[in-house]
Amino acid sequence: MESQDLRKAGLKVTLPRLKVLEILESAQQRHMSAEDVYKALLEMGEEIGLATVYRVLTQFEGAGLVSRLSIEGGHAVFELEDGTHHDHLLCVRCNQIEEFIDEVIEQRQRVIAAEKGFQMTDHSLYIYGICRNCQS
Amino acid sequence: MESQDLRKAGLKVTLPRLKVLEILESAQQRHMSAEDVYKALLEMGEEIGLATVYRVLTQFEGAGLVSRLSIEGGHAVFELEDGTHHDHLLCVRCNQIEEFIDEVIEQRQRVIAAEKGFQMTDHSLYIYGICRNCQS
DNA sequence: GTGTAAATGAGAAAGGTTTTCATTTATATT
DNA sequence: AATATAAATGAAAACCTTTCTCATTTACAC
Ligand SMILES: [Mn+2]
Ligand SMILES: [Mn+2]
Ligand SMILES: [Zn+2]
Ligand SMILES: [Zn+2]
Repeated sequence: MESQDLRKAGLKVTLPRLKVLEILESAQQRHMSAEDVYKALLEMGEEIGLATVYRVLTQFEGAGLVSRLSIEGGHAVFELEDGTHHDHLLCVRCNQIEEFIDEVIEQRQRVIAAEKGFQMTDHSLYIYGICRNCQS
Repeated sequence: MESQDLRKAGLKVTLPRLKVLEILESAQQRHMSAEDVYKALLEMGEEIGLATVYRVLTQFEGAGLVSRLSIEGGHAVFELEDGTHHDHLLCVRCNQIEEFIDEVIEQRQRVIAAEKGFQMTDHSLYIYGICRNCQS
């Protein structure tokens, strides 16, 4: 029951919030922009404002329900938070996104932050390239 | 002689271009936004349009004279290109930027891209944190 | 010096995201 | 079940960084 997820996050259970959650859970693509979510809802026949989609996604991010990717140049992309940190590979041709986890890199980042006297709060790593499909 | 740098890059030697180069070379902060450069020029008494600053920085990037950082949420930041690739640590309190090079991370990225069948074109890595000065 | 293509500045436009504000809705209280 | 109230919503305007347009100026080859 998704309503519980919302209540647990301290958010009122409203139709727009349930619908956005539903889209994120059922969409074929795991990584979606606000516009993607908005269009998916319209196609579903839902009446919702784009501003509400942005608001809800931002609230979900604050509540730890989704995480936001800040991709170079483009718009933000959101994905359901699954508790496991991972980084991303992005195809510059077809915009497909793949995920990866690399403990060696994670560890090196901690070491570097420590060496520089930084208390690390976050990091972002994107590898850009041409995916297998898009290589001529 | 900076004029040579411009000619070598196939760019006409114009006053705005020389001035932007001058700012980048003499500024106390190595990493500057277009707005930073623009304000520095105004304070210097130079007449220049913000659009020109953006244009010139983008041309410099194309010519390999500067590189552009795409920082989360904010504006782009530029720095003089020195030929050596490096990544960045950013203080979320004072916005100070530090640089680092880590061959282990570079190598792991290549391996990951290869494993996923990606022909890597670029990557961006930012470590966010609180710098030594900003830790209470 | 002249001619010509390129560069510039001002302001408009773009594009993604946030804000405003009047209206609607969820939830706690009768 | 009806009511009260604070929160959420939608539409449109505003925002903010960056790019574009176009008339004017400039650099550079001749
Ligand atoms: Mn992901
Ligand atoms: Mn740097
Ligand atoms: Zn692709
Ligand atoms: Zn700091």
